[in-house]
Amino acid sequence: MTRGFPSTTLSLAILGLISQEPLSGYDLRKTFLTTPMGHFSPSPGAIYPALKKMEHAGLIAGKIEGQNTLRPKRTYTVTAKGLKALRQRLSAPITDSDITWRLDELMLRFAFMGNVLGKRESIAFLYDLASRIEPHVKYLKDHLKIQREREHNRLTGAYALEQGIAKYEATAAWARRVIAALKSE
Amino acid sequence: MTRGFPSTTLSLAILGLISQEPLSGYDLRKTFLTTPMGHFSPSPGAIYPALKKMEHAGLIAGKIEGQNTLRPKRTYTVTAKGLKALRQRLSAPITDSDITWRLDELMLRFAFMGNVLGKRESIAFLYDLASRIEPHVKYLKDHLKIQREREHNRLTGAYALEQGIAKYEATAAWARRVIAALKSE
DNA sequence: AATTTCATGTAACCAGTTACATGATTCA
DNA sequence: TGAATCATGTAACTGGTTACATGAAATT
Repeated sequence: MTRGFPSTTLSLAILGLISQEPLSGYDLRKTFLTTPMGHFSPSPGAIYPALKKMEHAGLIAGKIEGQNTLRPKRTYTVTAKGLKALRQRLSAPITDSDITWRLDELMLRFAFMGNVLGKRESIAFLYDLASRIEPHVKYLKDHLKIQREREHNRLTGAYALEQGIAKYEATAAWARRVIAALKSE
Repeated sequence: MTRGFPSTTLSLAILGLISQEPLSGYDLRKTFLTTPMGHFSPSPGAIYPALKKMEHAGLIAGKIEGQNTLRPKRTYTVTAKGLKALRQRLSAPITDSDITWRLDELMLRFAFMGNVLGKRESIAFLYDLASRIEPHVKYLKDHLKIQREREHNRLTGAYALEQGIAKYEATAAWARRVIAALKSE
């Protein structure tokens, strides 16, 4: 068995970044440290083992620069197999569970989607996203009503839920906006 | 040493919920399964060990119902020490790192704040939150500009960043709204 | 009688964190 | 020459996941 590849959010981020341009572990650390892309730790204890696993799985290939030095620099490039895995992962259907628990990962997927799958699929993704957020917002609003009614944990509890709703509504509105922008590009 | 208590988001959620009313492990599982409060797994492998650790640390105390049955039900109540730990955790100052990496945990803190710290502190928390989000949004917008300029990873990458900005802006707007609502309550 | 719900727990595993270690190169 | 940056790695730990196990009580 190909044993897939460890499909953590970190591995998706790494694969996506390397698919854009060859990068070393240190480059990835710098990216996670200096840019606001998702919630990835620049700790070497996370990145280097992840890179090794993905290389072992044949998704990325490392080129060594300065072979005979003590600490050679490894720059990784995505392989055909890795690109296929990335495409698969980016084109996986959005589930309700993604909406509820992994909105950040959906956004990460979208971030790489333009380059890897193209504009058409990106727009379709946003349509799907927006239309799935709407019923989720409805579900959250129903819960808000219930929570307000039984009203122990009053005051701030219900307001906190409102923030969650506002977050989803902002995301749906953003999706609609981006659909329009992409279409008129 | 009091060895604090494992300050994971899960332990905060458990402590906060138990501070509102006595709950068993199963009650917590049901809450995580059926209500949209944060991202907590209802897996027994997470909850029961966490409860034991917190009981061991003296933050919660379990009362056994049906002692002589094979599987007695344990209902946990918060102790004075636990309440103190909760208060401490809720009243910890907001850091920039919280804004960037742990917005969800800040919301969880706010959810329990009304009951535990009161309205005055909750309002102060929201002021602090909103005023810290604003410079963060500025930072994100600067990065957006940079990203648009060097424009490899074009198309969707920059738009994904926009979603992050929209999320923070929605949260700041929510905070301002709730401040007004709490004040006029 | 069979299924679902109540209810608690453990064992194997795994990803990620923290902290440490190494050493080259560049800059002040 | 000393500090910062480049650059890769490991070891110990830990929190959480998945899957399994047990059995009572209530429901169908």
